[in-house]
Amino acid sequence: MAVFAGQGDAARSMPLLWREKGAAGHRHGPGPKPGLTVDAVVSAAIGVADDANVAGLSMRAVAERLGVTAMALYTYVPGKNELVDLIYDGVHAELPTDGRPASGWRAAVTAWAEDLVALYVRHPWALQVSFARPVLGPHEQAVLEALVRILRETGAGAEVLRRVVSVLFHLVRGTARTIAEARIAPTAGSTSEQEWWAGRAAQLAEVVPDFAERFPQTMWLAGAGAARTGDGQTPYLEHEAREALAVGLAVLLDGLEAGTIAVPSRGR
Amino acid sequence: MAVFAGQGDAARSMPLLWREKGAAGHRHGPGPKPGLTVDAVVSAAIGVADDANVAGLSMRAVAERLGVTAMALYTYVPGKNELVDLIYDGVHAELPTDGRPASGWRAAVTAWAEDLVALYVRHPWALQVSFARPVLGPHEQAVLEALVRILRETGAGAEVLRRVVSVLFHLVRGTARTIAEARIAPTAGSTSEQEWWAGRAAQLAEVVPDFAERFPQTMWLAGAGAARTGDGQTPYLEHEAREALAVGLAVLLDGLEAGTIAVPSRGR
DNA sequence: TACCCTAGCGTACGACGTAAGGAGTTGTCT
DNA sequence: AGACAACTCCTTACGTCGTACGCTAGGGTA
Repeated sequence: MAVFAGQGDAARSMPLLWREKGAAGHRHGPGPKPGLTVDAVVSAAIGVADDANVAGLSMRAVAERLGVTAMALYTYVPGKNELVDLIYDGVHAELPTDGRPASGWRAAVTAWAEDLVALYVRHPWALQVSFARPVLGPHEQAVLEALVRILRETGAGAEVLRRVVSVLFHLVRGTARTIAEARIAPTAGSTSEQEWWAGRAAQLAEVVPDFAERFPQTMWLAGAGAARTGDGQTPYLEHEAREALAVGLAVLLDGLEAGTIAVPSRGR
Repeated sequence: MAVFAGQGDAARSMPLLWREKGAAGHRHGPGPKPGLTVDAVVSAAIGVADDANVAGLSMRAVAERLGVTAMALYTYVPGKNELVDLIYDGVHAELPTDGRPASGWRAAVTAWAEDLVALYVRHPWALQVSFARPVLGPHEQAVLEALVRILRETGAGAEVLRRVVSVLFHLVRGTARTIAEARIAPTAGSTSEQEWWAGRAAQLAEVVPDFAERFPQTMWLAGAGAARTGDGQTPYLEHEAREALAVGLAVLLDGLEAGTIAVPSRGR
């Protein structure tokens, strides 16, 4: 159940993160030819992280996937923390870095957000990683670069856009987290979403019989107008999460378009 | 470096979470008197989590703080996962559950958000916990209840408010995460924020000399108009994070006030 | 008094990250 | 060609983790 915190030593992570992949004719010097590459280790680790739902990323598991002992990995990677930094940046390479053909910046921002949500849903462990760390690697940086490129079309200033960018990342990561939760939860019991929620509700009713009296507002929020069925394909919770993202995006982009986003006076 | 994922078995966590604290004259039956209480274990664990910056929450550490061996804890708590669920809900008890005197719902929502950010900044490990889990415990539930009570003053419907609530949580958690990062990072090197960033920038310049050409938009975003000094008290990054939260709140509450938040047609 | 339920502890097991050092391979230099 | 040095990979081992198991001993109830 242990997970990770992306606490790799930046001084050791960064040369690996920004390593030149193209330089194929790299010096090699004496010694046996390496049987592995950093890329191989990274993609094996991504595979392990994707499979073992959150926790089971261990050096031994990665090594086994490569047919090697755990200690062999330390030839390519300084330690587990740095490996986590590498796989975190690595998955961001899956995103389309350059402008897809979108009509206008609003559509482009929306597409950017949906791509990023999809990425985090594919690799939910990534949402656990970047704690106590700024942007470190090239692929994550490219994601930011692509967003800013889109947003500059609005003509807004850097101070405003910095805030907009922050809010966008919070919305995307929060949404992805909710969706990932919604997907993982029923998987454990292998029941349908409805069954899972019914079981949970029954449990709650037994432990807290007076729930409705103690939390009337929550009852109202959950109950009112909730047909409680998704569109048949997307589970209900996930559908809700995506709607919430749409709302957040809409109000933010409205504000940006209207130019009503305030910048604090400089002397503040 | 291991952290946690809040994967406690709900069937075992929930009776503990919702235990009746008031019932002092609880049955006890034969056997030696319990030397500890669940509350004592929980608050010791919260202390350990606060001290050992993210990682060092171990059963042995909690036990040592209580003058007990690790195995003694298993009398009160089924396992570590469930203990994590307990301390996660436990810290939410620090919040004022009931309406503080705020003039109007906008001020009240803002106060709610700031209180919650402050809570997560005090206990940054809590941001790591709630992965793959919905609201489970009474204190977290009370936080939601308080928010909904405020928002109902707007007269908006449940479908709209569900989305607003989601966005608010994403903003708060994202902001708190950024602030927590900003506080932890320089602590490690024990230098000032400026020095830390200067060091990081030098490192980056050495590893990626062509950064400015590869990421011009990022350079523009970071550079333009950034006096790069906080107000002297609050560090720069934290100041930025709070401004971003303010922007996010403003646009969201503007949208709510204007009634422009769309609800998808029911048949969808 | 007899009983038995239960709190707390000691021991132990398997998994984890990784330090240390040895074995074997391969380039470069004399 | 031969010697050396650099390098990969493995074995072994240490300390820490969560926790299963079984014991001791204390204190209600009968």
